[in-house]
Amino acid sequence: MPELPETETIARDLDGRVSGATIVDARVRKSDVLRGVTAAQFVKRLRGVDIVRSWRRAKLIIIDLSSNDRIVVQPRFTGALLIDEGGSLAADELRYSTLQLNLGDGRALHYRDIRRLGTVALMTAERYEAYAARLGIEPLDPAFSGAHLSGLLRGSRQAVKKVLMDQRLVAGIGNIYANEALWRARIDPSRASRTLSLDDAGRVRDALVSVLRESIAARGTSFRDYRDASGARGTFVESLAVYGRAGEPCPRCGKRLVGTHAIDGRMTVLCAQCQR
DNA sequence: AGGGGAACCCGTACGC
DNA sequence: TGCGTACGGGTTCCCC
Repeated sequence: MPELPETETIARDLDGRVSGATIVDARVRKSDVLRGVTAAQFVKRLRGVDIVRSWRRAKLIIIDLSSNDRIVVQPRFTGALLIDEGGSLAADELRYSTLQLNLGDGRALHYRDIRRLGTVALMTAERYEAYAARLGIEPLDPAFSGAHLSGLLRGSRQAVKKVLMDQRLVAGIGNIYANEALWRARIDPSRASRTLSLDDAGRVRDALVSVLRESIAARGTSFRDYRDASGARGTFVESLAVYGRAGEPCPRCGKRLVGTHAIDGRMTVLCAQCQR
């Protein structure tokens, strides 16, 4: 479940390891992950093109190419970008490879996706800009202040957790970090967004920024299938306070954490005693 | 318009 | 043990 910290980790890894490499050939094994291009077009537009840089926006990994195209990867649940240095990856990591880019130096970049709900699009720079214009503010942008978040929250009657996960408003927050940040900020996830005070919004903003930064430092949360570009796990799962811990004691007050699907159909975990 | 629900996909968990 | 089925999960699209 790559959210912001996990996609940031993948993008940084790729940027350090494949920038400057040439794609000599591409192979499509499962074309249903592709968006906006056919398998034949994908191969044709990538062959002979250089990788310029890799970076993150929202939960997307963007690979800039010398051709003015961008590969836009949305890993969803089980997607991963893996670099194979020629036998450096275990066979079961490559078992679910859907796309393979062969690089001029003999390495290969794979898009692995077990359940194939993730997507890979090939967009011109112009089409990417139009797509990205619909995404909300980056939570690690200096402009994402408590006052800014407060303005966003005041515009909705929905549960605050749902608003935090709305990619049109704030980009990159998914179920794990929404749960964690609201616990840190002591806010009940079911509270109507517009009822949060400026002080509440400031605490949520600070909690989001701190939990995202800490998770990036730990190379993300590997709850089930997330892997970095080398096939390794992130370690932030050990630092999660509430996600995946329903029934365990609240790390702050000791009361049993509650798990519910009532808010947005997603698993929400909270402490009913210290989140209000 | 904004919100609700289905579709996408398949490994895993669970029931018989 | 083996088979069948329900489930999950972010985003997009359709419909009301």
